[in-house]
Amino acid sequence: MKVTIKDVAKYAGVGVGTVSRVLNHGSVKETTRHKVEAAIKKLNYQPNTYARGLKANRTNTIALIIPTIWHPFFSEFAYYIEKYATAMGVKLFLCNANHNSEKEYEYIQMVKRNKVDGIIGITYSNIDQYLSSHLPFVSIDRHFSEDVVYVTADNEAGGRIAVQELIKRGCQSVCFIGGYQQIPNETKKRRQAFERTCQEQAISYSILDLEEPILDLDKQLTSFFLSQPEIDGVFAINDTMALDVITCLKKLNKSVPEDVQVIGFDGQKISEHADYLVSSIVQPIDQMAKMAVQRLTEIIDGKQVVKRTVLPVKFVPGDTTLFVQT
Amino acid sequence: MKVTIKDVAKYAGVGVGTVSRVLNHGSVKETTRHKVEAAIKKLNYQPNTYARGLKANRTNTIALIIPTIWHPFFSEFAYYIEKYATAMGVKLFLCNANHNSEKEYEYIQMVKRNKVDGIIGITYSNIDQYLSSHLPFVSIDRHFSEDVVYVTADNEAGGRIAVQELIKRGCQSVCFIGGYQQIPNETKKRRQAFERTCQEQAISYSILDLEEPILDLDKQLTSFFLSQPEIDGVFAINDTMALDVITCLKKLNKSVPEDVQVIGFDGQKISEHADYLVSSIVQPIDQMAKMAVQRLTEIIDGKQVVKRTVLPVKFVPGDTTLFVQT
DNA sequence: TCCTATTTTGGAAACGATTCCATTTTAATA
DNA sequence: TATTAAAATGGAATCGTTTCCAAAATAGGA
Repeated sequence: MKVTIKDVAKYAGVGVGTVSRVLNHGSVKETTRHKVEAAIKKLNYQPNTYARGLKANRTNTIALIIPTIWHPFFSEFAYYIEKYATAMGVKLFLCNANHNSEKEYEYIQMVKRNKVDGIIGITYSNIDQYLSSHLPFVSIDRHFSEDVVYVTADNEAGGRIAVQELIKRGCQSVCFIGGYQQIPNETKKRRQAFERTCQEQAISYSILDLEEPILDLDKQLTSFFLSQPEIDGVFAINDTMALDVITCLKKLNKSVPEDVQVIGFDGQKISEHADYLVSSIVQPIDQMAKMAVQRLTEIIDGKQVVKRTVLPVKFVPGDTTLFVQT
Repeated sequence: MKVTIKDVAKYAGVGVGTVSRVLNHGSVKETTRHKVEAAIKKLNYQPNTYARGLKANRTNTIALIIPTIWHPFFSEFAYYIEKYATAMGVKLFLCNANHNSEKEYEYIQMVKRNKVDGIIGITYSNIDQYLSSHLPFVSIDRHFSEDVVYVTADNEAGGRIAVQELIKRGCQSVCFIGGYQQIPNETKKRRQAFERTCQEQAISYSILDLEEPILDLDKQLTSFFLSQPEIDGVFAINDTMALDVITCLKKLNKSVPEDVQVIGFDGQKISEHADYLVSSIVQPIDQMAKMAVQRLTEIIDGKQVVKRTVLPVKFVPGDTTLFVQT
């Protein structure tokens, strides 16, 4: 029933070594190669991945650890990771960490059991402590420890641009609404750059920093906006938050963008051909994914790797900011 | 550097068989078990998956083939598949088929190379022909050939309910807008049930069947609605289409739901805690995923399997239909 | 044609686990 | 204590590859 390399060898009248050589980097005589290939086709031979993996100690598989695939940003990211991984002949394990560090840990164990060659992770727990050692790992938006290779969008510039765009559109009083993650990561820079730019531009601003886990988001937003009715521009930590803000503002009978303009972050679309959900600082997700796969491959191949990769963002106006002549 | 079972055996002063027995179904004396476990911990031993797979001929890995993860329906589905798979100790390969049958085929080859134990697929090409034979495969929304095990929502009921809900809300002239896939699948029943129910209820109706691939969707929708201004109720093949319809209607200065009410299908949310996007016939995605994993496991374990699993849908009102007293 | 250099080939060893069988240890019974 | 049954254990064989080395085939040169 099951066809092995021995069957092929016997059928072709050669040794197993020869078949193996045909399969891989072969220096085999043309005529024998033909015989072997005929046998492979005839018997419909499929090399056993496990036997291969056992020798080669390489699986051509990577794992993607994300909080949850069920989110436009992560699903887009996963889409591109899969795309570029496949293009390089690498398969992808999907792991929804779900803020469950046990699950993350289990996946790391998997690496050690050599089921995967490396990991790409967007993680908000302290996973990289385990990894900072010597396992192939690329982090997204996060560089907790020194040796971690990471890829990130230019959050710094994003925060600055957001403020500038709001001012350009006539906002007098802006705010930043963030939270969601408590662990230090690159996204914190959005807030920092926002604050610094506001000071530089001398515009009145405030900041709402929500503690994670966020309970009663709607309530907190409502009381914030009620207490600060002068706010006419919002920079939200991400598009999901922006949507929540918009929902809240509508309930308060403020219209977007006429009364309050909102800029998010990420550039979420719910699928490839859809529109952007809100005006947003768009991350180059495609490029980030590409670079992440590339960097990981470099690590796996033992090459010298650039630790920090920062990719540019841009503002894309949508329905939640006013139109301005450029 | 690399710790094998031999190292553990030597360190613990026992034979390799004993270590293996501790690791698996062990009948081992308590004292030796302790010694071995201590050694395992001390040496930080991780069993090599490939060596295991080679003997066991089982990988505890399944593949999920979907058109694209970058879509709320599929990403939610993938989320639950991963959840239930992980709960059963099964890992998940992600494959965006992207209407690329070569990629699908590559995954089938993978099964044969025993890299995965089975496949769950939402596919619009004819992949299940390859699979229907003897490979573990569960199809979603599709049963092209007889032997295919499949899981689906009750699309039939969905189409019926949609019409009833529109009528209940006062619609006088309804339409179905579909297309997107040309290959026979369970979603066709939405259209059939719509049509039949309209006839039964004696309501004026029309149908817009868009040919795939859909070019100029917006244009086609616009001319359809212009030519049929009396339409006040729309049943869209899925929520994505519903969103496109709504966008189009707004451009035509028709307000939703006052002028035209819209019901979609799927029950899409863009993430776990978000609102539904539109009024919709909600599929029990969670349950569908659960059943899919369960059925696949049954097949892999060689059990007798129910071929057809149909799960109930329900209508969830959103902002795109009028409020009615229930 | 013969001898050497090169290419091609066969097959044993190795990868790291599991499993089975023979052997030893332990427990139970008389 | 002696005898036997049961439980625990060690280790060889096995899974299907790849790799390496020695042997065989071929080519080249005189």
